[in-house]
Amino acid sequence: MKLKDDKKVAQIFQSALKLVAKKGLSGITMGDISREAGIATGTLYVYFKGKDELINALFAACRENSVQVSFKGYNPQLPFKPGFKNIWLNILRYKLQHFEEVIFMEQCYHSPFITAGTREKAQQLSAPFYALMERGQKEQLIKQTDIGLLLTFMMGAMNELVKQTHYSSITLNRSRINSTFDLCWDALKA
Amino acid sequence: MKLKDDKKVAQIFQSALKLVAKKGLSGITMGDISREAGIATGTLYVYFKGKDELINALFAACRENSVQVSFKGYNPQLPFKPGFKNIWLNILRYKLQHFEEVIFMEQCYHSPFITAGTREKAQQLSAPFYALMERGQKEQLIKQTDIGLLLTFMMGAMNELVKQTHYSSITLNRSRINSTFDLCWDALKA
DNA sequence: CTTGAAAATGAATATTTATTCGCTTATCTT
DNA sequence: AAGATAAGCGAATAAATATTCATTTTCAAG
Repeated sequence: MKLKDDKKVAQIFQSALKLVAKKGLSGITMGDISREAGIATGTLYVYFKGKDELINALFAACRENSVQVSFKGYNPQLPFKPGFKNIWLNILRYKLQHFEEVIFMEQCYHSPFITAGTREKAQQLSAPFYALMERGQKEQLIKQTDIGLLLTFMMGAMNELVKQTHYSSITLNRSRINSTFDLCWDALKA
Repeated sequence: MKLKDDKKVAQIFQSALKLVAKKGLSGITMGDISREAGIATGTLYVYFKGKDELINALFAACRENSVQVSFKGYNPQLPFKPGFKNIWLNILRYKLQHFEEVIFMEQCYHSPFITAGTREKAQQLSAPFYALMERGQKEQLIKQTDIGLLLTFMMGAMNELVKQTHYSSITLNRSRINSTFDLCWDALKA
Protein backbone atom coordinates (compact mmCIF):
# COMPACT_ATOMS: atom_id res chain seq x y z
CA MET A 1 0.00 0.00 0.00
CA LYS A 2 1.19 3.47 -0.83
CA LEU A 3 -1.11 6.36 -0.14
CA LYS A 4 -4.18 4.23 0.32
CA ASP A 5 -4.49 5.30 3.88
CA ASP A 6 -7.03 6.17 6.50
CA LYS A 7 -6.61 9.81 5.76
CA LYS A 8 -8.09 9.43 2.32
CA VAL A 9 -10.93 7.27 3.55
CA ALA A 10 -11.70 9.94 6.12
CA GLN A 11 -11.71 12.52 3.37
CA ILE A 12 -14.18 10.48 1.35
CA PHE A 13 -16.39 9.98 4.39
CA GLN A 14 -16.34 13.68 5.15
CA SER A 15 -17.40 14.52 1.64
CA ALA A 16 -20.20 12.00 1.64
CA LEU A 17 -21.50 13.28 4.97
CA LYS A 18 -21.41 16.86 3.84
CA LEU A 19 -23.36 16.08 0.70
CA VAL A 20 -25.94 13.90 2.40
CA ALA A 21 -26.60 16.61 4.96
CA LYS A 22 -27.11 19.06 2.13
CA LYS A 23 -28.97 17.02 -0.45
CA GLY A 24 -30.11 13.86 1.27
CA LEU A 25 -29.14 10.29 0.63
CA SER A 26 -31.24 10.21 -2.50
CA GLY A 27 -29.49 13.24 -3.89
CA ILE A 28 -25.88 12.16 -3.97
CA THR A 29 -23.96 10.41 -6.69
CA MET A 30 -20.55 8.83 -6.76
CA GLY A 31 -19.55 11.68 -9.02
CA ASP A 32 -20.64 14.22 -6.42
CA ILE A 33 -18.68 12.50 -3.70
CA SER A 34 -15.50 12.26 -5.71
CA ARG A 35 -15.73 15.89 -6.81
CA GLU A 36 -16.28 17.05 -3.26
CA ALA A 37 -13.36 14.96 -2.06
CA GLY A 38 -11.16 16.29 -4.82
CA ILE A 39 -10.40 12.91 -6.34
CA ALA A 40 -11.35 11.07 -9.50
CA THR A 41 -14.50 9.01 -9.56
CA GLY A 42 -12.54 5.88 -10.33
CA THR A 43 -10.51 6.34 -7.18
CA LEU A 44 -13.58 5.75 -5.06
CA TYR A 45 -13.56 2.22 -6.40
CA VAL A 46 -10.03 1.70 -5.16
CA TYR A 47 -11.31 2.16 -1.62
CA PHE A 48 -14.80 0.71 -1.90
CA LYS A 49 -16.35 -1.97 -4.02
CA GLY A 50 -19.23 0.34 -4.84
CA LYS A 51 -21.71 2.81 -3.50
CA ASP A 52 -23.36 0.27 -1.21
CA GLU A 53 -20.13 -0.67 0.48
CA LEU A 54 -19.16 2.97 0.91
CA ILE A 55 -22.45 3.83 2.60
CA ASN A 56 -22.39 0.79 4.85
CA ALA A 57 -18.83 1.48 5.91
CA LEU A 58 -19.65 5.09 6.67
CA PHE A 59 -22.71 4.08 8.66
CA ALA A 60 -20.70 1.66 10.78
CA ALA A 61 -17.94 4.19 11.33
CA CYS A 62 -20.36 6.88 12.48
CA ARG A 63 -22.08 4.56 14.85
CA GLU A 64 -18.90 3.28 16.45
CA ASN A 65 -17.48 6.72 16.80
CA SER A 66 -20.54 8.20 18.45
CA VAL A 67 -20.91 5.38 20.96
CA GLN A 68 -17.26 5.53 21.84
CA VAL A 69 -17.36 9.24 22.52
CA SER A 70 -20.49 8.99 24.65
CA PHE A 71 -18.81 7.34 27.59
CA LYS A 72 -15.76 9.54 27.68
CA GLY A 73 -15.05 10.62 31.25
CA TYR A 74 -17.73 8.38 32.74
CA ASN A 75 -16.72 7.09 36.14
CA PRO A 76 -19.05 4.41 37.53
CA GLN A 77 -17.76 5.17 41.03
CA LEU A 78 -19.44 8.57 41.03
CA PRO A 79 -23.16 9.00 41.86
CA PHE A 80 -25.62 8.25 39.11
CA LYS A 81 -27.04 11.61 38.22
CA PRO A 82 -23.80 13.47 37.47
CA GLY A 83 -22.52 10.43 35.58
CA PHE A 84 -25.71 10.34 33.57
CA LYS A 85 -25.51 14.04 32.84
CA ASN A 86 -21.91 13.62 31.74
CA ILE A 87 -22.92 11.02 29.20
CA TRP A 88 -25.98 12.99 28.14
CA LEU A 89 -23.80 16.01 27.48
CA ASN A 90 -21.27 13.91 25.58
CA ILE A 91 -24.04 12.67 23.33
CA LEU A 92 -25.52 16.10 22.77
CA ARG A 93 -22.16 17.67 22.09
CA TYR A 94 -21.29 14.94 19.66
CA LYS A 95 -24.53 15.31 17.79
CA LEU A 96 -24.24 19.07 17.63
CA GLN A 97 -20.69 18.90 16.38
CA HIS A 98 -21.44 16.08 13.97
CA PHE A 99 -24.78 17.23 12.71
CA GLU A 100 -24.09 15.72 9.32
CA GLU A 101 -23.76 12.30 10.88
CA VAL A 102 -27.10 12.67 12.61
CA ILE A 103 -28.78 13.36 9.30
CA PHE A 104 -26.88 10.64 7.53
CA MET A 105 -27.75 8.00 10.12
CA GLU A 106 -31.37 9.00 10.04
CA GLN A 107 -31.55 8.84 6.28
CA CYS A 108 -29.81 5.50 6.26
CA TYR A 109 -32.13 3.75 8.60
CA HIS A 110 -34.74 3.33 5.93
CA SER A 111 -32.58 3.03 2.91
CA PRO A 112 -31.96 -0.13 0.97
CA PHE A 113 -28.23 0.51 1.28
CA ILE A 114 -27.82 -0.59 4.86
CA THR A 115 -27.67 -4.36 5.11
CA ALA A 116 -29.18 -6.41 7.91
CA GLY A 117 -25.68 -7.19 9.14
CA THR A 118 -24.70 -3.55 9.42
CA ARG A 119 -27.93 -2.80 11.24
CA GLU A 120 -27.38 -5.68 13.63
CA LYS A 121 -23.89 -4.52 14.56
CA ALA A 122 -25.16 -1.01 15.18
CA GLN A 123 -27.80 -2.33 17.54
CA GLN A 124 -25.30 -4.32 19.53
CA LEU A 125 -23.38 -1.16 20.32
CA SER A 126 -26.33 0.01 22.41
CA ALA A 127 -25.51 -2.38 25.23
CA PRO A 128 -23.67 0.17 27.40
CA PHE A 129 -26.65 2.50 27.29
CA TYR A 130 -28.92 -0.26 28.50
CA ALA A 131 -26.50 -1.00 31.31
CA LEU A 132 -26.47 2.62 32.34
CA MET A 133 -30.24 2.81 32.62
CA GLU A 134 -30.34 -0.45 34.53
CA ARG A 135 -28.07 1.05 37.11
CA GLY A 136 -30.35 4.06 37.43
CA GLN A 137 -33.32 1.78 37.95
CA LYS A 138 -31.54 -0.30 40.56
CA GLU A 139 -30.77 2.86 42.47
CA GLN A 140 -34.45 3.86 42.26
CA LEU A 141 -33.57 7.06 40.44
CA ILE A 142 -35.07 6.17 37.09
CA LYS A 143 -38.64 5.10 36.32
CA GLN A 144 -39.22 1.36 36.24
CA THR A 145 -40.35 1.51 32.63
CA ASP A 146 -39.02 -0.63 29.80
CA ILE A 147 -35.46 0.50 29.19
CA GLY A 148 -35.77 0.39 25.44
CA LEU A 149 -38.65 2.81 25.74
CA LEU A 150 -36.72 5.17 28.00
CA LEU A 151 -33.72 5.21 25.70
CA THR A 152 -35.83 5.67 22.62
CA PHE A 153 -37.62 8.57 24.24
CA MET A 154 -34.39 10.25 25.23
CA MET A 155 -32.50 9.71 21.99
CA GLY A 156 -35.44 10.75 19.86
CA ALA A 157 -35.82 13.97 21.75
CA MET A 158 -32.12 14.73 21.45
CA ASN A 159 -31.96 14.02 17.75
CA GLU A 160 -34.89 16.22 16.99
CA LEU A 161 -33.46 18.95 19.13
CA VAL A 162 -30.18 18.87 17.26
CA LYS A 163 -31.93 18.99 13.94
CA GLN A 164 -34.20 21.84 14.97
CA THR A 165 -31.22 23.75 16.27
CA HIS A 166 -29.56 23.62 12.90
CA TYR A 167 -32.64 24.50 10.89
CA SER A 168 -33.52 27.49 12.95
CA SER A 169 -29.89 28.45 13.50
CA ILE A 170 -30.62 28.98 17.17
CA THR A 171 -27.49 28.54 19.22
CA LEU A 172 -27.97 26.12 22.04
CA ASN A 173 -26.23 28.05 24.79
CA ARG A 174 -25.36 26.69 28.22
CA SER A 175 -28.63 27.77 29.79
CA ARG A 176 -30.72 26.24 27.01
CA ILE A 177 -28.76 23.03 27.23
CA ASN A 178 -29.41 22.83 30.93
CA SER A 179 -33.10 23.46 30.38
CA THR A 180 -33.17 20.61 27.94
CA PHE A 181 -31.35 18.32 30.30
CA ASP A 182 -33.96 19.14 32.91
CA LEU A 183 -36.72 18.17 30.50
CA CYS A 184 -34.99 14.90 29.93
CA TRP A 185 -34.21 14.20 33.54
CA ASP A 186 -37.72 15.06 34.72
CA ALA A 187 -39.06 12.65 32.13
CA LEU A 188 -36.90 9.76 33.23
CA LYS A 189 -36.59 10.27 36.98
CA ALA A 190 -38.61 8.01 39.24
CA MET B 1 -62.43 14.95 -16.17
CA LYS B 2 -63.34 11.32 -16.11
CA LEU B 3 -61.64 9.08 -13.62
CA LYS B 4 -58.86 11.47 -12.80
CA ASP B 5 -60.12 11.64 -9.29
CA ASP B 6 -58.93 11.81 -5.74
CA LYS B 7 -59.25 8.10 -5.42
CA LYS B 8 -56.47 7.48 -7.91
CA VAL B 9 -54.26 10.15 -6.41
CA ALA B 10 -54.76 8.51 -3.04
CA GLN B 11 -53.78 5.20 -4.56
CA ILE B 12 -50.59 6.67 -5.97
CA PHE B 13 -49.79 8.30 -2.63
CA GLN B 14 -50.37 5.04 -0.82
CA SER B 15 -48.03 3.20 -3.13
CA ALA B 16 -45.32 5.80 -2.80
CA LEU B 17 -45.58 5.76 0.97
CA LYS B 18 -45.42 2.01 1.13
CA LEU B 19 -42.32 1.91 -1.02
CA VAL B 20 -40.52 4.71 0.78
CA ALA B 21 -41.14 3.01 4.10
CA LYS B 22 -39.69 -0.17 2.69
CA LYS B 23 -36.82 1.08 0.59
CA GLY B 24 -36.28 4.69 1.49
CA LEU B 25 -36.66 7.80 -0.58
CA SER B 26 -33.48 7.04 -2.44
CA GLY B 27 -34.70 3.59 -3.36
CA ILE B 28 -37.87 4.33 -5.24
CA THR B 29 -38.41 4.98 -8.91
CA MET B 30 -41.40 6.17 -10.87
CA GLY B 31 -41.57 2.67 -12.28
CA ASP B 32 -41.78 1.18 -8.80
CA ILE B 33 -44.56 3.51 -7.83
CA SER B 34 -46.63 2.85 -10.91
CA ARG B 35 -46.19 -0.90 -10.59
CA GLU B 36 -47.20 -0.83 -6.95
CA ALA B 37 -50.23 1.30 -7.79
CA GLY B 38 -51.19 -1.02 -10.62
CA ILE B 39 -51.07 1.64 -13.31
CA ALA B 40 -48.82 2.47 -16.23
CA THR B 41 -45.79 4.64 -15.66
CA GLY B 42 -47.08 7.19 -18.12
CA THR B 43 -50.24 7.60 -16.09
CA LEU B 44 -48.27 9.06 -13.22
CA TYR B 45 -47.52 11.96 -15.50
CA VAL B 46 -51.23 12.58 -16.02
CA TYR B 47 -51.50 13.35 -12.34
CA PHE B 48 -48.13 14.91 -11.64
CA LYS B 49 -45.69 16.90 -13.69
CA GLY B 50 -42.86 14.72 -12.51
CA LYS B 51 -41.28 12.99 -9.56
CA ASP B 52 -40.56 16.24 -7.75
CA GLU B 53 -44.12 17.41 -7.90
CA LEU B 54 -45.40 14.03 -6.76
CA ILE B 55 -43.15 14.01 -3.71
CA ASN B 56 -43.92 17.59 -2.78
CA ALA B 57 -47.66 17.01 -3.10
CA LEU B 58 -47.44 13.91 -0.95
CA PHE B 59 -45.39 15.73 1.65
CA ALA B 60 -47.93 18.54 1.87
CA ALA B 61 -50.85 16.12 2.03
CA CYS B 62 -49.29 14.13 4.87
CA ARG B 63 -48.54 17.22 6.84
CA GLU B 64 -52.01 18.71 6.49
CA ASN B 65 -53.67 15.47 7.33
CA SER B 66 -51.66 14.83 10.46
CA VAL B 67 -52.17 18.32 11.84
CA GLN B 68 -55.86 18.20 11.14
CA VAL B 69 -56.30 14.92 12.97
CA SER B 70 -54.30 16.08 15.97
CA PHE B 71 -56.93 18.47 17.25
CA LYS B 72 -59.89 16.19 16.80
CA GLY B 73 -62.07 16.28 19.89
CA TYR B 74 -60.10 19.06 21.53
CA ASN B 75 -62.32 21.30 23.60
CA PRO B 76 -60.59 24.45 24.88
CA GLN B 77 -63.25 24.76 27.59
CA LEU B 78 -61.95 21.68 29.36
CA PRO B 79 -58.95 21.81 31.73
CA PHE B 80 -55.53 21.82 30.13
CA LYS B 81 -54.09 18.46 31.03
CA PRO B 82 -56.88 16.23 29.70
CA GLY B 83 -57.05 18.38 26.58
CA PHE B 84 -53.32 18.06 26.12
CA LYS B 85 -53.45 14.32 26.62
CA ASN B 86 -56.25 14.09 24.09
CA ILE B 87 -54.09 15.80 21.49
CA TRP B 88 -51.02 13.85 22.48
CA LEU B 89 -52.95 10.61 22.00
CA ASN B 90 -54.30 11.80 18.66
CA ILE B 91 -50.79 12.45 17.47
CA LEU B 92 -49.45 9.15 18.71
CA ARG B 93 -52.34 7.20 17.27
CA TYR B 94 -51.94 8.93 13.95
CA LYS B 95 -48.25 8.20 13.81
CA LEU B 96 -48.71 4.58 14.76
CA GLN B 97 -51.42 4.08 12.19
CA HIS B 98 -49.54 6.03 9.53
CA PHE B 99 -46.07 4.77 10.20
CA GLU B 100 -45.20 5.05 6.54
CA GLU B 101 -45.90 8.76 6.63
CA VAL B 102 -43.59 9.22 9.59
CA ILE B 103 -40.77 7.63 7.66
CA PHE B 104 -41.58 9.49 4.51
CA MET B 105 -41.66 12.87 6.22
CA GLU B 106 -38.40 12.17 7.94
CA GLN B 107 -36.69 11.13 4.73
CA CYS B 108 -38.04 14.15 2.95
CA TYR B 109 -36.77 16.71 5.34
CA HIS B 110 -33.28 16.41 3.99
CA SER B 111 -34.00 15.60 0.42
CA PRO B 112 -33.57 17.94 -2.50
CA PHE B 113 -37.12 17.13 -3.56
CA ILE B 114 -38.88 19.31 -1.04
CA THR B 115 -38.88 22.92 -2.11
CA ALA B 116 -38.52 25.87 0.23
CA GLY B 117 -42.15 26.75 -0.38
CA THR B 118 -43.40 23.33 0.64
CA ARG B 119 -41.25 23.45 3.75
CA GLU B 120 -42.54 26.89 4.62
CA LYS B 121 -46.16 25.83 4.39
CA ALA B 122 -45.50 22.80 6.56
CA GLN B 123 -43.96 25.00 9.22
CA GLN B 124 -46.94 27.36 9.26
CA LEU B 125 -49.21 24.48 10.17
CA SER B 126 -47.45 24.25 13.53
CA ALA B 127 -49.18 27.35 14.84
CA PRO B 128 -51.94 25.51 16.77
CA PHE B 129 -49.34 23.50 18.64
CA TYR B 130 -47.57 26.66 19.70
CA ALA B 131 -50.87 28.10 20.87
CA LEU B 132 -51.58 25.00 22.89
CA MET B 133 -48.29 25.20 24.73
CA GLU B 134 -48.74 28.90 25.36
CA ARG B 135 -51.97 28.15 27.11
CA GLY B 136 -50.24 25.59 29.28
CA GLN B 137 -47.60 28.10 30.21
CA LYS B 138 -50.15 30.80 31.02
CA GLU B 139 -51.84 28.37 33.36
CA GLN B 140 -48.49 27.64 35.02
CA LEU B 141 -48.75 23.97 34.15
CA ILE B 142 -45.95 23.83 31.61
CA LYS B 143 -42.32 24.84 32.07
CA GLN B 144 -41.49 28.39 31.01
CA THR B 145 -38.99 27.16 28.45
CA ASP B 146 -38.89 28.17 24.80
CA ILE B 147 -41.96 26.63 23.19
CA GLY B 148 -40.12 25.54 20.08
CA LEU B 149 -37.79 23.58 22.30
CA LEU B 150 -40.63 21.94 24.20
CA LEU B 151 -42.42 20.95 21.02
CA THR B 152 -39.28 19.67 19.41
CA PHE B 153 -38.52 17.58 22.47
CA MET B 154 -41.99 16.09 22.53
CA MET B 155 -42.33 15.42 18.82
CA GLY B 156 -38.86 13.96 18.55
CA ALA B 157 -39.53 11.55 21.36
CA MET B 158 -42.81 10.48 19.83
CA ASN B 159 -41.40 9.95 16.38
CA GLU B 160 -38.56 7.85 17.64
CA LEU B 161 -40.94 5.85 19.76
CA VAL B 162 -43.15 5.08 16.81
CA LYS B 163 -40.19 4.02 14.72
CA GLN B 164 -38.77 1.83 17.45
CA THR B 165 -42.15 0.23 17.95
CA HIS B 166 -42.25 -0.85 14.36
CA TYR B 167 -38.70 -2.10 14.20
CA SER B 168 -38.95 -4.20 17.29
CA SER B 169 -42.54 -5.21 16.58
CA ILE B 170 -43.42 -4.46 20.19
CA THR B 171 -47.08 -3.63 20.52
CA LEU B 172 -47.65 -0.39 22.32
CA ASN B 173 -50.51 -1.42 24.58
CA ARG B 174 -52.61 0.89 26.71
CA SER B 175 -50.36 0.62 29.72
CA ARG B 176 -47.20 1.31 27.73
CA ILE B 177 -48.85 4.27 26.07
CA ASN B 178 -49.75 5.70 29.43
CA SER B 179 -46.20 5.19 30.68
CA THR B 180 -44.95 7.10 27.69
CA PHE B 181 -47.40 9.90 28.23
CA ASP B 182 -46.16 10.15 31.80
CA LEU B 183 -42.59 10.50 30.55
CA CYS B 184 -43.70 13.28 28.29
CA TRP B 185 -45.85 15.06 30.84
CA ASP B 186 -43.21 14.86 33.54
CA ALA B 187 -40.75 16.40 31.12
CA LEU B 188 -42.97 19.33 30.23
CA LYS B 189 -44.82 20.03 33.46
CA ALA B 190 -43.76 23.03 35.49
C1' DC C 1 18.77 6.11 -10.56
C1' DT C 2 15.70 2.17 -12.09
C1' DT C 3 12.02 -0.50 -11.62
C1' DG C 4 7.85 -2.67 -10.20
C1' DA C 5 3.75 -2.57 -7.75
C1' DA C 6 0.08 0.01 -5.97
C1' DA C 7 -2.81 4.15 -6.50
C1' DA C 8 -5.00 7.52 -9.22
C1' DT C 9 -7.11 9.01 -13.30
C1' DG C 10 -11.19 10.15 -16.20
C1' DA C 11 -13.07 9.04 -20.56
C1' DA C 12 -15.81 5.22 -22.17
C1' DT C 13 -19.34 1.86 -21.17
C1' DA C 14 -23.15 -0.26 -18.93
C1' DT C 15 -27.02 0.33 -16.33
C1' DT C 16 -30.69 2.44 -14.39
C1' DT C 17 -34.35 5.71 -14.35
C1' DA C 18 -37.22 9.77 -15.66
C1' DT C 19 -39.96 11.43 -19.12
C1' DT C 20 -42.30 11.60 -23.62
C1' DC C 21 -45.60 10.48 -27.12
C1' DG C 22 -48.42 8.09 -30.54
C1' DC C 23 -51.96 5.25 -29.74
C1' DT C 24 -55.97 2.84 -27.37
C1' DT C 25 -59.70 2.75 -24.21
C1' DA C 26 -63.21 4.64 -21.31
C1' DT C 27 -66.72 8.04 -20.23
C1' DC C 28 -69.55 11.97 -20.90
C1' DT C 29 -72.54 14.96 -23.81
C1' DT C 30 -75.99 15.87 -27.03
C1' DA D 1 -75.34 6.15 -31.03
C1' DA D 2 -71.74 9.20 -32.60
C1' DG D 3 -68.51 12.33 -31.54
C1' DA D 4 -65.68 14.65 -28.42
C1' DT D 5 -62.67 14.69 -24.67
C1' DA D 6 -59.91 13.00 -21.22
C1' DA D 7 -57.57 9.00 -19.01
C1' DG D 8 -54.65 5.31 -19.60
C1' DC D 9 -51.10 2.83 -21.73
C1' DG D 10 -46.19 1.14 -22.31
C1' DA D 11 -42.61 0.94 -25.62
C1' DA D 12 -39.21 4.29 -27.08
C1' DT D 13 -36.23 8.05 -25.89
C1' DA D 14 -33.49 10.96 -23.14
C1' DA D 15 -30.99 11.83 -19.16
C1' DA D 16 -28.54 10.60 -15.24
C1' DT D 17 -25.54 7.57 -12.81
C1' DA D 18 -22.67 3.60 -11.46
C1' DT D 19 -18.91 1.13 -12.76
C1' DT D 20 -14.96 -0.34 -15.57
C1' DC D 21 -10.48 -0.18 -17.55
C1' DA D 22 -6.54 1.23 -20.32
C1' DT D 23 -3.32 4.49 -19.17
C1' DT D 24 -0.55 7.50 -16.24
C1' DT D 25 1.43 8.88 -11.90
C1' DT D 26 3.46 8.04 -7.47
C1' DC D 27 6.61 6.10 -4.37
C1' DA D 28 9.42 2.77 -1.92
C1' DA D 29 12.79 -0.81 -2.30
C1' DG D 30 16.92 -2.55 -4.48
